[in-house]
Amino acid sequence: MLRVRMDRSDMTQRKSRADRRADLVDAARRAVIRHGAEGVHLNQIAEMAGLTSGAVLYHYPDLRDLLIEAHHAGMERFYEQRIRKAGGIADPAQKLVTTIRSGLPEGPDDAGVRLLCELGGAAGRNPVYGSLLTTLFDRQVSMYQAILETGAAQGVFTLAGGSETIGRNLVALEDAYGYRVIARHHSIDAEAAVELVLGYARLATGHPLDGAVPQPR
Amino acid sequence: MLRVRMDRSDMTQRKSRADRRADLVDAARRAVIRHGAEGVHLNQIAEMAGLTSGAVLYHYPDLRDLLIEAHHAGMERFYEQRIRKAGGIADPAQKLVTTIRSGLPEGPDDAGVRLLCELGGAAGRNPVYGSLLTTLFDRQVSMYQAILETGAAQGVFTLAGGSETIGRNLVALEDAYGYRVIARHHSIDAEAAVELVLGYARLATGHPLDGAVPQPR
DNA sequence: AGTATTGTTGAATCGAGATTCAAATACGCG
DNA sequence: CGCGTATTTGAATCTCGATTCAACAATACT
Repeated sequence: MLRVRMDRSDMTQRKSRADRRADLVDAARRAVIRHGAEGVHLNQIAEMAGLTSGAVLYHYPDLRDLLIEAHHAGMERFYEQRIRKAGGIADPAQKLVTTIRSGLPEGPDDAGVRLLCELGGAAGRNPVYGSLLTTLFDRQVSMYQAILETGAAQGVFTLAGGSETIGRNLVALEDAYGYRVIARHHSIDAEAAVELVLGYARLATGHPLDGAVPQPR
Repeated sequence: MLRVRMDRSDMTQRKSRADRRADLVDAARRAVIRHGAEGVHLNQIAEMAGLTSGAVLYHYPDLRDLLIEAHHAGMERFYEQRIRKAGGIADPAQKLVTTIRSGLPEGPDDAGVRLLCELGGAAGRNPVYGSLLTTLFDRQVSMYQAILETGAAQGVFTLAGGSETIGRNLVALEDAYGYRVIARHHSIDAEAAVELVLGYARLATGHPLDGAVPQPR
């Protein structure tokens, strides 16, 4: 059959296997955020990546593998970002405040949190997703424990319970209020959510947590 | 075309419009729990109801209407059950404990909580689901506020903050730990979740909440 | 340069689930 | 009972996304 030279001026260039797979993971992540963990379609992912469905299948013969990688990547990105934002802060109180902020969505369209919300329902039926979320939860608890214990050791926090319990509650509150913000709760917006979690943190640490809040960035 | 008399011995009987619609709402609710809010198929609902897909469409030409009713019914059932379980209890401390228990799943397969978890992700994309969940959240907060304020008025609770804040945190913790239990978190099972929420409740009410716990039923 | 390999397209095919609908059945009512 | 209406079936059809694959383009290799 006769074919003319393909005009690729408006298309994504051909890429190496590794690069393209990374692109696809990212495209899948964005597609899931837009269409849901279970409602997402192959063509939507392909479109996000600027490719055709055939190309996607070439790299990921089984869509489920791509979706798992996408969720994994999304969680990793979320967690790394939290660590990074609080990274340079020495003062436990400020570090705690910053960490709490970083665990809540910036608004109803916050990509990181939306992805996690998508996963929540599926986790009950899909063990892989369940274990991804479980792992994330535990890592976040450890992160909080480190802050809490440092603060307690320095005498600035007076913990109203074990650090694991407090850490779990902090992560749990973040999760739940994240869902509220994403669902556009009329009276719980991003700022209100931060204040609610901070309220618990004050109670649990005995610290006012009102130092000049660092730039939210 | 020749047809023999239908053998309905093993089938659901023909029903009135209202009865059948109620059946379908319930079948849809169960189908969603099994297959997900967005992954559920018409045939699965039909099978749950013991009917064919045609019959389902006859009553609900638009599947989305049925699904919304199913979610609504599931939430209503969940909320009513909570109210009922704590209904006869006069002592605020016992009432609080019972209410907390009733808001958490009994195990990873708890139908009521699973349905709510399914909804969480979709709520970000679907305003109807979002408002359903928002409404439920607010109603649960009010429920807790009533208990908290009664206890405070009687002098048995010493609230560590406004009743609305505490109520919101209680509902939020229930939600989040509900997700953990449903996702089969290895160290947060149904009992651990109750204990975590109770821990916060103790902190917030200044009450040990350790009276002989009423039969969990 | 020529050749092999890899990545991508686009059209054809497949298949599962939704939708339609005529026929059949059950029910209500005179 | 017999008629009219409501409910349900089951098969046909429709739709749309997944899957396959031959052709072709870009890159790597020698």
